[in-house]
Order: sequence, then structure tokens, then C-alpha cells
Amino acid sequence: MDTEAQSLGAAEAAGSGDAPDDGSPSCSIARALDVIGDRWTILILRDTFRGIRRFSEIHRDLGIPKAVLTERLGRLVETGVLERRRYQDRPPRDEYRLTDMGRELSPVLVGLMRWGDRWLAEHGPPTVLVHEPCGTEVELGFHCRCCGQDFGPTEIVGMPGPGARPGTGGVPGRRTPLRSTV
Amino acid sequence: MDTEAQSLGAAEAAGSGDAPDDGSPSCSIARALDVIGDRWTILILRDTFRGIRRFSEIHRDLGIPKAVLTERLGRLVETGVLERRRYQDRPPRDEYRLTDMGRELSPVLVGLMRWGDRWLAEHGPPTVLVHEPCGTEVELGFHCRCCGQDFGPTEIVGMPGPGARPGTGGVPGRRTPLRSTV
DNA sequence: CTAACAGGGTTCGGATTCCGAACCGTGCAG
DNA sequence: CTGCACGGTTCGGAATCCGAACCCTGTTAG
Repeated sequence: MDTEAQSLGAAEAAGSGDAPDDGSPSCSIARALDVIGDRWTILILRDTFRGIRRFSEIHRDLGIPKAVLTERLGRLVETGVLERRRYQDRPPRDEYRLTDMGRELSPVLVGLMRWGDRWLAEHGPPTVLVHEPCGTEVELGFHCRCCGQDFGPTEIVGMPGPGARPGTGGVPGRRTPLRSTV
Repeated sequence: MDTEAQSLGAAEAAGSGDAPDDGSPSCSIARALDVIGDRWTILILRDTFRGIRRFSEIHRDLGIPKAVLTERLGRLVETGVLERRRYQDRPPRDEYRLTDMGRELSPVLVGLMRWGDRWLAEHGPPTVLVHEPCGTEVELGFHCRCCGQDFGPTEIVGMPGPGARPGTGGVPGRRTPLRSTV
């Protein structure tokens, strides 16, 4: 039988997803989810990527309760994903803009979008993303700088990195013997 | 001033994120979030990618309440992201495995992981993903099949696709005039 | 045969969080 | 002075989440 596993976080295969000692998860996915792991938060970010940046605009667009929007925007600003910036003085109005940190979430958003396009869109993609200079549809995928190749998840393996915690699964520095089961 | 916007879903810039007429959102990101837009759900998927596939293993690994795990696994099976498969008969034991649909979420998971590595990992990435054939670290990014180039989010624009709803923002078929503000 | 145990759940209060509607304060504009 | 838009806060009630306890099936030990 195939008891082999597949990539993604092999280094802490036996650890709990949560706080082993210092209160923060030892997995980058879990840590990322502590910041943006919430439906509303992701939709707010989608809006800011689309240029919808003001409290009232986001509120109108999403139908999100104001109290929740206030809380989510505050948290995003606090963690540095968005910044609050005054864009006019009379009357004073602020908008919420993506920081570099926020902008680097684009692969996650695009990944969700492509997946929804592929598996959940009855009538085809509502929106198509194209490479502006040439108008071709954008691809999102894995790439190897060494081989120059594109490839799928089956060719990926995980191994402990510099931030691996002792006692959370893998022997530090040694490659965890995982292979794809795809 | 720059009132220009950035990619991602331009086609429904004025629409609500939710159900315009048939009860399902007209944005693929929102639709995707209806299926996997939950912290626990994503952590469960992370585990299945790592080869943790049994109820008790996931329960132990995440510390998730059993009732919640039962509900999430049921929903994932129902939507086709996971499948429940018997892997031994005496005693009867099942495991939850990724389907093709589930496996195609890998860019989202990897995107979250890279982002967490880059912005939230104090001591460096807990886990490193490498291209198995050559051992080089995996890159995740946008690619243009036409130009053969890799590029960032600033070179992406959104336009209405075949599944765009009338009255949700853009004129169908016409490119929405968005540019990056990065 | 009986006891003990693991896997995979279900049930049940109590604590959080979410939600929608109403209200509030500031700064214009008429 | 009145009205209005923006960006919130406050406030119950409803939905979720949580941990602990319990349950059923099938297996292994004595």
C-alpha cells in the first residue's frame, strides 16, 4: 500500500498546528492564517486589490457589518498588510492601501481565483487576468530557477528549514523522506 | 492623484461580493471561500497534503474539536475536495484523501506558506519546499505563456470573462481600464 | 467469556463571535 | 441652522465554537 505523503510542511509532521512553546504556530501556513485566515479579511483584500479602498466602498461592496469591517481593517493595519492613508483633508478622508506585505499576497488571491474558476464557475470565469503587455492569460505555477522548468505539486518535497523547531517532526537539516502520492 | 486600481476581479467592480441573483457569488474568489474559506478547513487541507489523512491524526495534529472536524471533513467530501476511502477492513478504517480538485489547491497553500515565511517567520522558514529532481527551492509566480516571462502583480490587469454577469461592473467583453497603483 | 482499548464520532452546556439596526460625531454644503 | 455623507460605536439576538463527556463498533488480551 502507499503510505507515502506529499510535500507541504513535512518538517513538523508530528507537531501540533498550534503553539508549541512561544505562543505562535511553527508552521508558516498557520501563521499566515492567524493574520488573513478569515473569509471577510480575504474579501477585503480582494477589494483593495481591485482598487476599492474606502471604508464605505468596502462596506457597500461586501455587505459586511460595519463593526466587523472596523475590526478587520484595524487588524490588517496593525499587522502591516494595509496602511491607512489620508487622501484628502477637507473633509478628512482616509483610505486603506496595500503595503508591500499586502501586495505579496497576490499569488494567494490569484490561486483562489483560478481554483474557483476551474472548479466552481458554472459559466466560465467571471474575470480573466491577463498579462498587460501582451494580453495573454496569466498562469500561476511552480517554477524552478535551477532547471528553468515549470512543474506541478507532485515534484515538490518538503524539508526542515532554518526556522524548524526541534522536536516538531523532522531531524533538523535532514530531508524528510516524503514523496508524492498523486 | 492616482485613483487607478489594480487587477483581480475588475469585471464586477460595482457588484456586491455576494449573491446577485442565483444565490452564489459572482466572483471566483468568493466562491472558493464558500468552500475553503475557514481557518480549520485550510489547516485540514495542509495536513492532507502532508500525508495526515485520518480523523484521529488530524484531530491530534490540529487540536480541533471533534465536532468541528466532523463537519469540515463532511463538507469537503461533499464538495469533492476530499474523498473518503476505506484502507483496511478489519477493523474498518477510512481515510480522507485529496481529489484532483483538492490537489489543485496547492498553489494557494504554497502561496500562504511563502508569504508566512517571508513576513511572519522570525527565525526563517520552518519548512522549505524544493523541486525534487534537483533540490532547488521552489518558486511560485506568475508566468506568461506568450512572452515566456515571469512577472509580478503589477503587470496584471483584469477583464470580464465568459462568466461575467451583466450589470456587475464592466461592460461585457470590454476590457476594464485598470492599471496598477503599485 | 469478559475487560480494556482505539477509532470515529455525537451530544451538551457555556463562551465567543457574528449580524443588522440604531445611534453618534465631525465636517462640509445649502 | 438643517441636512447629509463618512466612518465609526453600541446593542441585543442568533449562529458558531469549544472542551468534556459519552457512545458504538470492532479488536486484542487474559
